[in-house]
Amino acid sequence: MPRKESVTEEMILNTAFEMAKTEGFENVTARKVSAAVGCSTQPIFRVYENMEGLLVAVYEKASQYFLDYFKEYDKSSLIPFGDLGLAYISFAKEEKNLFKLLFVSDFSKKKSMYELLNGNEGNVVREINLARQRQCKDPEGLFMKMWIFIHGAACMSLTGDYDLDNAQTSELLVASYAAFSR
Amino acid sequence: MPRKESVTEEMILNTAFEMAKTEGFENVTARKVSAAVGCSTQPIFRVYENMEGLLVAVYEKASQYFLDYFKEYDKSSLIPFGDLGLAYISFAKEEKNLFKLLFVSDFSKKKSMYELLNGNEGNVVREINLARQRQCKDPEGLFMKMWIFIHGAACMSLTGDYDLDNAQTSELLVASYAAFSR
DNA sequence: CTATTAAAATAACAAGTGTTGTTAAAAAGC
DNA sequence: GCTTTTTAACAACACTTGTTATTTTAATAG
Repeated sequence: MPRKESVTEEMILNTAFEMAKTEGFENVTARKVSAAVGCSTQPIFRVYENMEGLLVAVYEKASQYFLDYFKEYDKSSLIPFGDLGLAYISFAKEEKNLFKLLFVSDFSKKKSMYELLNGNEGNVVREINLARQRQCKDPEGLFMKMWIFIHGAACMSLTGDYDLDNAQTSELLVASYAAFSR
Repeated sequence: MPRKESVTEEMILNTAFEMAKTEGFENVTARKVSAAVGCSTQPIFRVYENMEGLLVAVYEKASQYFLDYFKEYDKSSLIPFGDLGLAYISFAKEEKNLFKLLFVSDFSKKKSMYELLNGNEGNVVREINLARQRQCKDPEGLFMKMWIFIHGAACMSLTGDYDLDNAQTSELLVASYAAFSR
């Protein structure tokens, strides 16, 4: 009996996510999403209770997108935190809008930075153990220092105050690791 | 002949600045400012051509406020970039809204980070020279590294991912300086 | 073919935004 | 007291936002 749905949750979420990626999270509005999908605002509120629901879903998708980004990222760094850090800074440069959403905006308080980085695969834990294996006395403290530095570079790239390329960034991270780990 | 003005530019700007400080820059709207001043929206548009004009004035006032904050800040650090860095991180913790406006938001691209820090008194130049006096080979490179680290700590405090107090932060900066400057 | 039933579209509401005529008020000079 | 001139207020316009009531549409069961 019922009419077949023509606008699926997947269509809505994918469209909203794409908009967050290209136009920024603050531009994900009911009307803009529906216009991009090619429907009225109604299907959005059939699938999600309200806009907050859709925005949370977009946030979740973004956090998964970051983990996938890291998973696919070239892992050739010689130091602990090198691959994760390089991917993080690259992500900030390439996906400014998503980076802001996940790690800078007020919305980013949904999950802590540690949660977002660690993911289901224990990305952070793995790197800390790697540092421990290398006879580092305080691997957690080293992670903190390294990550403050890495986060600083990523955030500066957002405002145009950091413009080193990946090779230079890689060298910089090696130098910081050397500096912090002795 | 003319009617005496009852709403001055100073009243408007001070009120708008105070709102940016306490409620966030994004909440500085024509109606909210006028409500806080206790007048209609009209006086705002008599004094400023449009809202953009007022917002730029608020930004300028914020940048001066930061420089004054630093000028008044306790200067007892034993290392170059120590006082400036500590003040910067304290400012981020105490004045989150203004810090975001100046150093994180898209509006922050009005002035570069270097411009904002250096001010009219050459705060950055002075510290770089201090580092040079201490036989540092690459004081500009040292500044870059130190500042990436300092900016990282400040930004992490915004999202609740950094919670060291001033004494701990001070130690951390001394340690970073030692690490980076050899 | 019709009745049922869910989906989608239309349109509206209420609240918010910047902005702008028009009107009222007040002060100074004649 | 009257006119002039500036300031301020009121109200409205045109727009955006989330949300929702109502209507239309389409698919299926009988």
